[in-house]
Amino acid sequence: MPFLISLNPILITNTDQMRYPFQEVESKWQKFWEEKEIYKTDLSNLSNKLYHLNMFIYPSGAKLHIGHWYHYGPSDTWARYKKLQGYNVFEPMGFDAFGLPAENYAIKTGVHPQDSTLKNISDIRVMLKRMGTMYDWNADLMTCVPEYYRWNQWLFLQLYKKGLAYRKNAPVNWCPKDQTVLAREQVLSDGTCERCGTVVVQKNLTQWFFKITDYADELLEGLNKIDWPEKTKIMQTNWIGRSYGAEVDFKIYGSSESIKIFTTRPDTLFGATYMVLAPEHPLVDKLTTAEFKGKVEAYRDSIKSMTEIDRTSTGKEKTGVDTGAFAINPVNGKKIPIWIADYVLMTYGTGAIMAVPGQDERDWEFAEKFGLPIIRTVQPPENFDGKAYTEDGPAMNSDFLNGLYVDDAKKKIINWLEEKGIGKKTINYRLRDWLISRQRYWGTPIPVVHCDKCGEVAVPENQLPVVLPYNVDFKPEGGSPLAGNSEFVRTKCPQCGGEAERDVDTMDTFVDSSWYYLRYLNPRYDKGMFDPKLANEWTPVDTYVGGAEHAVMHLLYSRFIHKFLRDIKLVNSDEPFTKLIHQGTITNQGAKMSKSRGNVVDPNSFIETYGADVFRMYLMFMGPYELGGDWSDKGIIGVDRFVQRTYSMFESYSNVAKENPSKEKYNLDELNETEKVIYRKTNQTLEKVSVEIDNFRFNTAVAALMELLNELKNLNECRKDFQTYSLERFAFMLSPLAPHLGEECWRLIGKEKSLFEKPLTFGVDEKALSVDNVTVAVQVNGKVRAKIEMSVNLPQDDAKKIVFADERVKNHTEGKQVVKEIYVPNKIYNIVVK
RNA sequence: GCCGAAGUGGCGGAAUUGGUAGACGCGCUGGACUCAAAAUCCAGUGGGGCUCAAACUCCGUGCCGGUUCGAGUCCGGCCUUCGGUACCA
Repeated sequence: MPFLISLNPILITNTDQMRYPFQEVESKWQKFWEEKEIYKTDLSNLSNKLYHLNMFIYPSGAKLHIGHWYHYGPSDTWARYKKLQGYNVFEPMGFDAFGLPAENYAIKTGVHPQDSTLKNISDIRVMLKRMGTMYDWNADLMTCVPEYYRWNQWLFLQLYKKGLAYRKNAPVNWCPKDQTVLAREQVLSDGTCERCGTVVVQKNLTQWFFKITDYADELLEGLNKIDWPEKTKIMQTNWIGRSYGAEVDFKIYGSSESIKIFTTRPDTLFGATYMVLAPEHPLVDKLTTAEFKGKVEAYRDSIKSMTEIDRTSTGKEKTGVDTGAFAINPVNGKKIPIWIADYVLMTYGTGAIMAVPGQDERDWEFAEKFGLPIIRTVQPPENFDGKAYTEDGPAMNSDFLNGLYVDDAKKKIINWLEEKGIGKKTINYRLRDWLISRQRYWGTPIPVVHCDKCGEVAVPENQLPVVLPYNVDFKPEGGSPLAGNSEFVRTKCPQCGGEAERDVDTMDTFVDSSWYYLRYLNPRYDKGMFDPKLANEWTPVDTYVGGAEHAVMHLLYSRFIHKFLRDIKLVNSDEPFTKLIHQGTITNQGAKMSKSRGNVVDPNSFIETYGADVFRMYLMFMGPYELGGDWSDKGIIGVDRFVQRTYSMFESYSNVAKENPSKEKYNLDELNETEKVIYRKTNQTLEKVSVEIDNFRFNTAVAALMELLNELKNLNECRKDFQTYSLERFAFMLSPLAPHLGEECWRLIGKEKSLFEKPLTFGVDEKALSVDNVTVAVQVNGKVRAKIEMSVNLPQDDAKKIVFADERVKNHTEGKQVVKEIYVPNKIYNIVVK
């Protein structure tokens, strides 16, 4: 007796109205798939291999939310579809288990991050299975165990050896009360700490960096070789921000010091009427004159709590102060004042600029406000009425550059600078080195020891892992929790054996996620980071699915690490992810779902009411996968109806396939009218569904199946073996979208083997796609005036006769002069009249 | 602010390359079934004009302008919303 959701006893007597018993069916097939191990990928079989990867889960809560379902459900549909097509699909799943939220949770509740994380992971694993995904759980991994993170440490050491891991000062958001570093999201919009309300300031700390800038050029050029969304490549290009220009030294008046600046417009050097240093620039203290010291200090104080975004906002009024010092413009020997201003950042270029108000909007605004001189050095066009002129034009007021256009002027001045030894051509990047230190507990300890005698000493490889201790205090204030664990901190120097202290910083979790796709291939491999043989065979990843919010950081870091691993001969490819797909974001009432907003929608109520297949298919049906959208359950009933109708249709044809095997193909001539229509529609749908799923357009794939179902209501007018033909194809197309239901329908018509146990694919009968007649739209002056049925590929002469014989066309053309006729066969016939 | 997207009926959306705007679904309206309701099934459904109805016709893809025989699609300028902005992941 099938399970019934409704408790209404009337339904039991009315078997025709039996609802699809999803709970029974779903658990049945999940059990079946697991027992038969149909998801286990044989990694030794390389023919038709396909590595399909999803960005792994961040287990911040014990539940899957709608966003997870939206990401993983459709992506799994794609993988299942590929499996049916005969690919040997590897689709793993794991847990990005380190990170800040678990630590915040510990501060709030006292639950240790390890305990809450492991609990969340085991809950999530169960729910991922209930979703009907085909992950290979043999490849399951989590980043918070020594077995995984020791290889982060090993990676760190390799980078360190090559000089690509180093320490320097960098500004961070600092809460003076909590004595701790804050993420940008922990700083409220008014610039205060989310925990204690204190105004957050910028503070310099010594931090570990990975030298990603060494790979900047290759990271740019590699973008041409990968099949990624254009917008993502553009964002990475802009993020790296390569610009060509020059470095120029400006002598400081009355001093032996000089200021090095970077400019992309060396051609405008004659228009440099003042200089600006970043307020943090080391020279500021040296060159500020006594009478300006007070103002400079006050200014530095006033911008202490400003973020880079605030500082560089062109919408904000410019601020700055004079240092009282002067520099010498090297091209004309003029004395120009040196200012400091927040719109110049220490982290970009050299932290100093020459200001050319004539050709730069920010400089113009600044000069205007503070009464600094403005000299145009590029001739604006006659009708130009703006302020700074930033476009191309002939140089003016520029001595030996006069008359030259920007490109030529740049070349000439760079030669001049290089000859005189006061400047040179340079390439500058917006990209900064990757700051990997975190003053946090829940992450990978940095494998470095600080020794009074030997200084900074890397932990030898054979002493890895440096295990993250369990016992620490989670106080909201007081810096890194690891610093409070003396057992951890106190150690011996690996070099001299003397007393030493461990580095108490942990690594950015983006380190974990920059190579996990390699570890999946054998998560328990203990001879290295990952099995290099499998890595060479199975990577790059064929398709990678994840949110666009990772467009620059994660996706740039993993490209960098992959290239580094190639350089130390561990992988043989240049790029980690060949094809990239972004699923959209599901919002609720216009906002990202989050606990703090209280707008999280729990998928479980829908799973309980409609089942996993309906929910998953509804998410696909909602709209384009890459777009996401605002959550609404309004249409889910439509998908549920589709599922109910599908199920009852298959029920009413039970065992039809067993008793009446179908033919491979049918000849259109031997079919009756209904069969002909259904045959065409079935094959059109096969074609459509295949193209749509292939391109991650699940919404239109579901719609196509709905259309086919509508057509199949006349299936009873068809002969039995033809019914089999249509139904087995229907179940086949359904099964990647609604895997449990697909399998069940397949079984209902009497198929012995499970679809996913023994994958098979149905090809399209191309002959069924051809049509005899098409509707051609007839336009007069671009407006549709008639729609006429014509035979396919009709020559223009014949089409013309039909078109001009039409009453409606006559009405709009008679008495007028036909100027032009445009005929696009099978589509449109446009007549232009005067 | 900067970088990157998106905006189409009452609603989610479709229109693969510049060629019939609104597929599919929700909702709504009417009908069938029912004592009644729910469920299900059938039909209609962008807005306006004219009309018993049909036919016909005008307007319509965020706003303004442009290119083209033809623009949801291409170009320029805005508006709104979303993602990222380097310690959330």
